[in-house]
Amino acid sequence: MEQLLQQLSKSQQEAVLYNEGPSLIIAGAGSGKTRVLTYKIAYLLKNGISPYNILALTFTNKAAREMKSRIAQIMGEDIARRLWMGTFHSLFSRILRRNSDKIGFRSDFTVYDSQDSRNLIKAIIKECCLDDKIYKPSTIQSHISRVKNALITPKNYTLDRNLIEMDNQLKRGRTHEIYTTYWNRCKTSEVMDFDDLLLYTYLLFDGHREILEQYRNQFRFIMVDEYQDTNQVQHAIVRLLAADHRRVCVVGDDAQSIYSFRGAYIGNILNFRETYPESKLFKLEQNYRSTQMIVNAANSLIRKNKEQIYKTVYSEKIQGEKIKVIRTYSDYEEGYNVASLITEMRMLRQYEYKDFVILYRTNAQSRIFEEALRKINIPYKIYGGLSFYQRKEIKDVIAYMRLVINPNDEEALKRIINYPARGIGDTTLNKIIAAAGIHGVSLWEILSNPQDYNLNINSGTARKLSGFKELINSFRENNTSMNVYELGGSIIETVGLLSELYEDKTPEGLSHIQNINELMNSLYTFVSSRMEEGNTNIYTGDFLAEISLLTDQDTDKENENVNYVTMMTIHSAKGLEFKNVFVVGLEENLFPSERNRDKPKEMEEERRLFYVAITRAEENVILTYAKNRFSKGEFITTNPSRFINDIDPEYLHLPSDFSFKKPNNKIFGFESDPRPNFVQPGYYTNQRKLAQIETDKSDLITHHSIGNLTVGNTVKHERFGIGKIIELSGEKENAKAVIKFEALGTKQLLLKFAKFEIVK
DNA sequence: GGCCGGGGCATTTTT
DNA sequence: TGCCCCGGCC
Repeated sequence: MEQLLQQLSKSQQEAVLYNEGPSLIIAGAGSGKTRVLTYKIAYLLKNGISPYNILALTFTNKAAREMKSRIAQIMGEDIARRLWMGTFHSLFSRILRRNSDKIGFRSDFTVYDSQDSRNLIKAIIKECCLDDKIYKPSTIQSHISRVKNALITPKNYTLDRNLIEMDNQLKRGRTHEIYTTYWNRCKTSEVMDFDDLLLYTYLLFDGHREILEQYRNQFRFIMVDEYQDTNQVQHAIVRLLAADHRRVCVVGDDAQSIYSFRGAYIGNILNFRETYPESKLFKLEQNYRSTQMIVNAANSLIRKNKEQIYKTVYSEKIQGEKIKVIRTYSDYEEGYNVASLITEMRMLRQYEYKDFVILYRTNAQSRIFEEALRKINIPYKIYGGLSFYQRKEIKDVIAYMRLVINPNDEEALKRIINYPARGIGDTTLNKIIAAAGIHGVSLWEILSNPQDYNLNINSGTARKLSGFKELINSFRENNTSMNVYELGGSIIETVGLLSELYEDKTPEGLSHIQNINELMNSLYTFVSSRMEEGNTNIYTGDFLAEISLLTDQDTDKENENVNYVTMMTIHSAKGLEFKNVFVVGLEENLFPSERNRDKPKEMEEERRLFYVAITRAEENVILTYAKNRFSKGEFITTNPSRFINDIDPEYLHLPSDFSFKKPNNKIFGFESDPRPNFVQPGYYTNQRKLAQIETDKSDLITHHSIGNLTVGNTVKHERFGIGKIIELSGEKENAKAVIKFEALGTKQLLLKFAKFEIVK
C-alpha cells in the first residue's frame, strides 16, 4: 500500500486516505481523477473491506471497465469482479431485477432505448388523436424524462397544480394523460426506459424500508464518479443509501458539467456541502496533462462564469505555445486550412495522425472537414452517429430476442410482427392495440388469445397471428436449451433475416449483412468468454440485460495500429486527451449555440463546453472560425465567438500572424474500409457449435499439472495476452487454471474453453 | 408493401 | 442545403 500511495501527489493522497465521512473531491481537468478513485478503492480493499461492500457508480461502461481493470491489476481479478462497480443504470437494473416483485414487475423486464420510448410516445399521441405539431413526440419525451428525473410519477403529476397549469399555458393540457398512458403501457409491457431504471430504484428504496436497510448495510462505502453529471434521482438514491453511515465520496468537476440538457443538475455538486454539512472538501488542482499556457488560458476562460467552485488549476509541465486563432473566409476554407495545418505539423514536428482531434459543436460541421481531409489523403475517423445497437438490422434481431425473453414487450412486437412481411398489416395491429388498451393487457396477450377478446378479424388473419405466435413460442422453448449465440443464429435462420438482406445488392445492403455478421461475432465472444471464465450467464436474458445499456463507445474496438485523425463533438470528447486539439467553428450562433443566446445559465454551460474542449489538449490548441458559412441553406456572414474574447489575450496568437500553406499532394496511406465478408446461410447454426456448459463446482482439488500444463508455465491467451499459471484445479470437464496476466491481473479459466497456448 | 416525392426541419446525447 | 418522415400511389 505504501508503494501505491507513493505514486500519488500530496493532495491526491489526502483524498484517498479520508474515508470516515462524506467527501467531495473537486478534480480539475487532467488532475488524475480516475487514479485517485482507483487507488481509494484499492486502499479500502487492502484494509480488509470486502469488495461486496463497495458501491462505485460511474456514467459510462467504459469508465467502469477501465477502473475495474486497474483495480484488477492491483488486487486481482477475482476481487475486482466482486466490486459493485458499474453505471447507475446497470447496477440499479440488477437491484431492480432482484426485487422486481416489490414494484410489480417481472424480473426479466426488457429495456426501451430512447428510440423505443419515442416511438411509443408518438403512437400514444396518435391514438389520442392529438396534433403532433403541438404535442411533438421528442418534446413530450424529454418532458417526461425531466419529470421522471424530478421523481414525479404520473399520479403526482396529475396532482401538481403548477405542472398542469404550465401545460395549459403551453396549450398542451393533455400532457399528463400521455404521461399516464405511457407509464401504464410500459408497465403492462414489462418494460422500463432508462429513466425508469433510476426512478423505480428510488421508489423501491423509498417504499420498502427493509430493502433499503439491506442495501444500506451492504454498501458501506459509496463512490460516485462525474458527480457534476448526476440528476435529481441519482442524487436522491445516493442520499438514501448513505443516510446512515454517510461514507459517500463524490468526485467531479463543476467546470465540466455539460449535460444539463439531459437532466444533469449542477446544483448537486455545487450544493454538496449543504446536503452533507460535515463533509470534507478536497481539491485536485495540479493538471498533469496540458502545458501551462493551455491551463492558464482555460483558467482565464472559466473565470468568466459565476456558478462555480473556485479552484486554481496549475501545471508544472513546460510553458508551451500560445493558442492559435485562425480566421478564414469561408467554412470551406476552414476545412482546407485545418487539413493543411495537420499535414504541416505532422511533417515539420513529427506528429502522427492520431495526435490530432477536430472538435466541433454540432455534428453537421463534420462534413466539410471530412471532405477536406479526404482530399489530401489524411486518414480520419468520425465518432458519433448511430451506434451499433441502434442500427435497424441489429435492432430487428434484438427485437426477436426481446420477445423471446419478454413477449409483452410492445415496441419489440410492433417492430417485427410484420418483418419480414407475413401479412399482418396496420389494420390488424391497430385492432390489437385498441383491444389491449380496453382490457389493460399486453399486445401479446391479445394476439395469443384473439377469441377471448372478441377481436374482429377474419380467419386468414387469425391464422397468420397464430403462426406468428407459434414462431415466437418455438424460440421461447429453444431458449431454455440454447445459449444466446445459438438462439441468435436460429432466429436469423428461421426467420430469414439474412436472406431478406441478400436481396439488397447496394453498398448499404452489404453493410447490413456485415453488421449482422458482427452481431453474431459479438454473441460468440459473449458466450465463449463467459464459458471460459466459468460464468454460466450465457443466455439471452443476460445478453439483453447487458447490451440494452451499452452504447457506441463500448462496442468500439480500440485498434492501436490504426493511425488516424479523430473528429467528434466536444460533448463526446469529454474524458479524452490529444496532443493537438482543433476547436472549429468558433462563431456566434454556432458556438455558443444560437438557442442559448439570451439564457445566462445555458451560456455558462456553453462556456464550460469550451473549457472542456481546450483542456483536452496536451500540447497545442488551435481555434478556428469562418467569416462566412453555409447554414440551413444560406450563406451567412458570421461574427467570431465571444469565447475567444473570454480568454486572456496574453495566451492567444491572433490570426494575422498566421500563414497558410498549400498542402503538398503527397499521399499518406489512407485506409479504406474493409469489404464485408459474406456469410453463407447455415453458417451460424451448423458450425462453431458451443459445448454445453457444466455447472458442477464440487471438485476443488488442486494439481501440480494437468495434461501438458504445469503450474509456472507461461501462456499466451488470445485476448488477455501473456500470463503465468499459478494454480491448476478440478478434473476433466471442470479443470481450471488460475492465470496471472501481465496486463489484467489474475483470471480463472475453464481449460475446456480456454484459448491460450503455452509459451514456455 | 414498397417506393417516390414533397414538406418541414435543423444542438449537444454518458444510459 | 440536406435529411427524415409521412402520405399517397402503384
